[in-house]
Amino acid sequence: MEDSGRRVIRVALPVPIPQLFDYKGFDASDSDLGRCVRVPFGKGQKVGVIVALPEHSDIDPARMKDVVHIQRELSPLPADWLDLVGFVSTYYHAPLGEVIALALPPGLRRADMVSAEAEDPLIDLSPAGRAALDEVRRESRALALLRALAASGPLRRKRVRASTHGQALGDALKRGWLEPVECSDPAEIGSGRPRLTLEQQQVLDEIGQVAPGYCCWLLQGVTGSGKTEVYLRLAEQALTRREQVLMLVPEIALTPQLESRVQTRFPAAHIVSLHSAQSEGARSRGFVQALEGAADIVLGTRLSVFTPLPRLGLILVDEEHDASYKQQEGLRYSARDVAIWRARQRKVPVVLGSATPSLESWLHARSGRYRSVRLTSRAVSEVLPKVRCVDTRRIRLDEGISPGLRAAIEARLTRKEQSLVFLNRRGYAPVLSCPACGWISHCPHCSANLVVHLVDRRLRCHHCGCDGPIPPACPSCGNQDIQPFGRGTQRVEARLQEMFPDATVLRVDRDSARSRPQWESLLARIANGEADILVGTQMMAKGHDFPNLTLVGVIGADASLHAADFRAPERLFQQLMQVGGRAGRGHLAGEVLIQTEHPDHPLYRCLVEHDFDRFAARELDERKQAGFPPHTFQAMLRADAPMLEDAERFLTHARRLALEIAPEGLRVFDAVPMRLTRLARRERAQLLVEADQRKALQSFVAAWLPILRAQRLPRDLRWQIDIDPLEV
DNA sequence: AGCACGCCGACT
DNA sequence: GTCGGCGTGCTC
Repeated sequence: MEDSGRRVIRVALPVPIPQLFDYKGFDASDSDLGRCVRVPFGKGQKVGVIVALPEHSDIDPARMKDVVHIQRELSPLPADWLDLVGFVSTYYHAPLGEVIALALPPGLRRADMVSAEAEDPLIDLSPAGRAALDEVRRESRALALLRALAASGPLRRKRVRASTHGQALGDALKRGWLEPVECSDPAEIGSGRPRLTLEQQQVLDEIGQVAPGYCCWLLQGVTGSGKTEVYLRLAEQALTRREQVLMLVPEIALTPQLESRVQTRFPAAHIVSLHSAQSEGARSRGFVQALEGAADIVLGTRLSVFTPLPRLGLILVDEEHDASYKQQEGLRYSARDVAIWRARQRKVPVVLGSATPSLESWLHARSGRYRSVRLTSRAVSEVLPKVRCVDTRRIRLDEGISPGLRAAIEARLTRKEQSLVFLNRRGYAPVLSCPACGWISHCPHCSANLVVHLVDRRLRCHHCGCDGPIPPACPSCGNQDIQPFGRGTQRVEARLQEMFPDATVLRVDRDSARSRPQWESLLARIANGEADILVGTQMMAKGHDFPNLTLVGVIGADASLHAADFRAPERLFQQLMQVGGRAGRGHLAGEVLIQTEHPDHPLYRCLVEHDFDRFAARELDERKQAGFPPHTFQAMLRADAPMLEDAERFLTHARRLALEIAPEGLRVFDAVPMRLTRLARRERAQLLVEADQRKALQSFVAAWLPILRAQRLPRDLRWQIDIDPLEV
């Protein structure tokens, strides 16, 4: 060091440039590594992270600016966090700054003071509060709160606020009846801890027998087999060791109910829940609480895999096969894969749970790279639903509904049980068409059809969201007799209502459950038994239990059977198994009817036999024959521009550049238009690169991308790389 | 990503 | 004569 205390500070800034920036800092020391720092950048200022304090900088000292402020109120981001973002940057070939921009909460970058104190204290009765309970006094809401709290024991403030007595919290505090108490044991158990089934106990024993350190477990358990209870017991063990637990869930919709279940089990534990629908402040607070070690459990969607966790002891990935773990825009990381990397880095166990694991995970479990544990029987209702195919080849369907399905619904109605008709297509009909001239409703911005929504009489594109009124006559020839073709949930709903005029038919799709309150109210109506017949999409498949639902009818599944994407069968199986799992919980036996023209198709046969393993083995075998993942490794270069030829020209050029440096064994395919070529006025094409070894692919892409970044591009052209793409 | 600089068309 | 279009290049 030349002059004392004056150091070069190397900063990663939230800008999408693959460079780090050097600044001069007074009184900076090695202990500032990982600290957030405010620096002048361009015209303004930015907050970044100190990633190194090198002895020298190659930057001209005259050009090097001074740091504005090093944030020392917060703990520095630990070295393993820096390694984590570094890994993501390398593996997904994104500039470190872009990873930081994603991983660091925006609120933390704006206000460079976020205090960790805004945490959620444990609240209990104060001596005055206890005295008040014994006194004879007028009944009040605050008193009711005291009684509830006395019965439950200390609770987190947030939880008190959310309880039925939440309104009285302010009152009780003002009277001095409550006080924060020192954190008791976070592993302390609250209510609702059920006895374990034999299988659950065996799974826990097996996991417990393995030496501490990294181990990736695949917990394969059918819907209702009690995977969550296994997670909770493992979390309990980690909390007992005073370790932090990271629990990933696929979607926001599932977070609140799981959060309350976890908090009920561990009333003293500090739980941070993180998801993208959260305010900046809340996200920053959660992040800081985790960083400072105050949070015991971090529960959240894919973004929470970047939470710093100094005491991390366990990672749980629920529904690990779910595609929403993979970000589908910008930095296309897979939170599941990052979680596994993180577990290995931190030498902690990670448990991947699913009824229908991704074929990647299933293969690893089989090859011994992961360890496999299973829950084969249902904890709640003992029996698995009976799955049958309804052969529709020689049957007249009534708006897609076979007589068999109709009769099954009828039987449920007389027994006062609920039925679900599952159809993965919302709207009334997928297209409006003119029989006279052949006109069809086509989206002006996408290569997709406009879907008929009869409920609000609109034509709507499900890809770009544009919509317009349904024309009274054919826009092309004036024919007044234009017709909706095909079938969506609205149409099935309408027909079912005609078939069963006395039944209450409820449609559950993205249109009827647009907002959170709408969705909640639908769930409540279903739970109250108001609905007799449900018509639903994908939305219905996830999460919620409907104890009175005993029949699931699946219509229109065959479409995905012959889809071009090699992952389509995997997704279909997962979807059907998941939606089938909705049938017959509680004490009632369930039945699943799949309408199909291919009742002998191996996929359906495996489904009928509840045999995921056979399906997976078959599917993997086919993929091996065809040279598809997970037996090979892929990277996809995608480009989009207003004109398809611009996108294609760039990719063709990129391909030529690739061939110049491609090592032996690397396969560079031709540039092709994407399946949905046109989306929101942009035309898209893609170029697939494939290798048998992940390493070979990685080093090739690492060499290729800098060359691509150096190309001068047509003005409106955008491109991105997707490592381990899900859609091919 | 922002935000400058920079060189060519229709306006007070 | 200027206002403004967005192409190009830089940010320690």
